[in-house]
Amino acid sequence: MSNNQFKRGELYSVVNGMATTAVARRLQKNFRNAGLDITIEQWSVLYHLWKEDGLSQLELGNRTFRDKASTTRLIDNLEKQELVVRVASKEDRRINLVFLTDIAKPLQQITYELANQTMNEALLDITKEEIDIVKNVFQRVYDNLTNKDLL
Amino acid sequence: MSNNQFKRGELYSVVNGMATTAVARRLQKNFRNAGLDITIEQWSVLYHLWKEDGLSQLELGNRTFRDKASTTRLIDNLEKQELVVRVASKEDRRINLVFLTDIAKPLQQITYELANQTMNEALLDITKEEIDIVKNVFQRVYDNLTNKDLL
DNA sequence: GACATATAGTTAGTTATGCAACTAATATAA
DNA sequence: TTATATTAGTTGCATAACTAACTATATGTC
Repeated sequence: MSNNQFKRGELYSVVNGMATTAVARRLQKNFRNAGLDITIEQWSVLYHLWKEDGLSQLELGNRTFRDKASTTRLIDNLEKQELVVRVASKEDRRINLVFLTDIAKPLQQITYELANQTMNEALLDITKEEIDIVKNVFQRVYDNLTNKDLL
Repeated sequence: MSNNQFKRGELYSVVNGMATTAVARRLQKNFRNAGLDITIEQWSVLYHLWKEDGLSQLELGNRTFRDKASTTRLIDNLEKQELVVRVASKEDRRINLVFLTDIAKPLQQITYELANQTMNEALLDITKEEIDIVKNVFQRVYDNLTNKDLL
């Protein structure tokens, strides 16, 4: 019985991640209130394209922690809303490169503001040190669970 | 610009909650590998019933951070698998009380073990102090976002 | 007692998730 | 160079999420 174990009664609150769920829900609500008709999942894809346009679907899936099937569907929906377009790569025709449209580009500014505002609400009384610890723990937990798959 | 703000480039990793997602996925995988045919969402409901059997759907929704529609469907599926039964309350016939069946009861032991094992994998190198901080931050973030709705 | 309001739960509609099986294109190996 | 394996993406299937509109029961007020 290692000393870094949760008491049973606390297991679920960790697995569920109620805090991150609450943040996501609040951000979604703030998008809606601002008249933005995109889901936070769609936003998570746009977010990475704003940083680097023209990523492949697979790369987008890696960066947003999704499998390729989920990524396909998400991009289907983004394409339906004309926020992105798929362009087959010239070098490797198996690969779809995903590009932002002119409709998507102006959304960056507004959504960043809403995201920052949401984070400020969420992190109202949380210190910089606490945030650093949480981020660090998240990363290590993620590594603990994903590196093992390579062994 | 408050000092407890994430840099833009880090926003998404927080909203996404990649660590908690990874834990959930690993736990789901461990259930499957053990031949258990339940989802972690279903388990989250069973988890609360094992602690206190015969809760109403609404109460189960509160404890698992779900709205009532999601709770309805989840219990539909649990009932389909004969893991729970709905019993109308005698005092108030609007209320469905949810009870574990004899099929669900023996699952408690196995799933708790798998959950503990999963948490041990996830928290391998995380100290008790770090865990306490994360839990505390989660709770405060949750409070920050939900208390406001009451104002 | 009758009418309005609140509450618990269900249903319809849309989006998203994951797994497994599939297609098409590319890379490797005999 | 042909056969085999790998890779990127899609599709089918099942579960789950949220919102909004709905039903049925209970409560509160006049």
